[in-house]
This record gives sequence, structure tokens and C-alpha cells, in this order.
Amino acid sequence: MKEKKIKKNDERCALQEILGVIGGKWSMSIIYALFPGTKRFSELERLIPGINTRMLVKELKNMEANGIVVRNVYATVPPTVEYTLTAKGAQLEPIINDLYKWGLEYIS
Amino acid sequence: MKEKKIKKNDERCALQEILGVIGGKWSMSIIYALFPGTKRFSELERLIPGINTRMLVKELKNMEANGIVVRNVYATVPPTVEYTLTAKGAQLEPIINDLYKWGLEYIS
DNA sequence: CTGTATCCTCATCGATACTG
DNA sequence: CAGTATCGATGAGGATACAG
Repeated sequence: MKEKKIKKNDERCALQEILGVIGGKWSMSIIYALFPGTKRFSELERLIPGINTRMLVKELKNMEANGIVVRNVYATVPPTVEYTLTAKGAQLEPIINDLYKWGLEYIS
Repeated sequence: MKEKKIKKNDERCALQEILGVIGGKWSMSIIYALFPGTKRFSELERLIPGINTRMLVKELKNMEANGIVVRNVYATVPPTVEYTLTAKGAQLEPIINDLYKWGLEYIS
């Protein structure tokens, strides 16, 4: 791969980095779904209407890479994979709830 | 309006609507810049490194349409245009600050 | 000073099919 | 069940020139 200029990391604005972590179209919905506790992959898929497999996988991977969720695999047949919020991810709960309340009051 | 019971489904949609309002790449930076008070167009452009005219105009228009900022034009020469957060926009301050603090703690 | 008007690139997202 | 692999569409975002 040629050295290509990475535009995304050019700017170091913290707010924009945060958006890279939780600004994805489905990120907040997934985090929201995980607030009550651990969920299996299929549960998340069912709990979040409109999302598709590819996006769920993609967002979960991104969040795992950013330390927001942990992924646990159990060697069962058929396979079982569970996702849980880390402490870092759980601390988003009040923030996302506030954001949600703000939206309810002003957007709906 | 009277349906107090909110289905999980609707909650998730709301989160995505919120992203449509403040999830733009520069939205939060602009709102953040407006917390201290009214700013002129050129001030915003200067305060937000990396943004370009087109995006600043675009986001400001979007925010104005969503009732987050108000736009005031003064018929001076050269023209003066000021942007101010509405009450709706100002209520985002604690939320964005919390988000920012979260990012500082975990992303940096 | 405060925007428009173009043109363009690239990431994001969706749909579908397939696999261990 | 929990993902991969591909392809295509869309549009967000950037660069630049120009206008009122």
C-alpha cells in the first residue's frame, strides 16, 4: 500500500474523535441495547430493527477496538457470542440518556 | 402524543434522528464554539480549524432548520451575520461537555 | 464579509449470497 | 448462530472559484 494521506486523523479535535467511536449510524443504538446487560449477537440483531448483519458486525468490531464493548465467545454448537459494555462504555449511559431526553423534548 | 408507552423501536429511531441534527462532522464543534455566546460567521470559521466555508454554511443551515441556532443579519457594509444558540441548542452544553470529558478520559 | 456554485473523491451504508 | 465476501448506490465532505 502506498502511503496515503489519512485525512480522518489529520484533525485532532476530540469531539470528532468521539464521533468516530460513537457517531456511527447504529453505534448509539447498539450501546443503548447493551445498557440492560449482556446480549448475544442475534439478540442485538433482533433488538435493533433495520440493522443488518454487516453493519452490526462492523460497529461491534469498531466498538471492541475502542474498548467500549467486550466480546465473549463460547465454544458451543451452534456458536454463542456475547457482547457486554465495558466500564468505559457503561459510562456513556447517562450521557446517551440525556441526549435521548433532549431529543424527545425537541425533535419528536 | 398520548401514547406514553414508548416502544424500544421508537427510542432507537430517535437516537438516529438526533444524529441527523448533531451528528454531522462539524456540528458539535460549531455548537461548542457557540457556547460562550454569539459569534459571527468569520469568527466561527476561524475558531474551528479545518472547516471550510461550504461545510460551515451547510451545518449552520441544518442547525437553523432544526432550531438549534438563530441567524441574525445586520445590513451593514460589509455584511454582518451572527449566530446564536437557541435555548434548545444551549441545553446541549452539559451533554456535550460530558461527552467531551468522556472522550478526554478514554480516548486520549 | 458571507455566502453560492461546481466538481470530485471516498467512506458509509444496504442488499444479497455464502460459510464454519 | 455468527459471522464473511462482494457489489453497488448514495451522499457527506473537501477544494476551488466566484458573487452580492
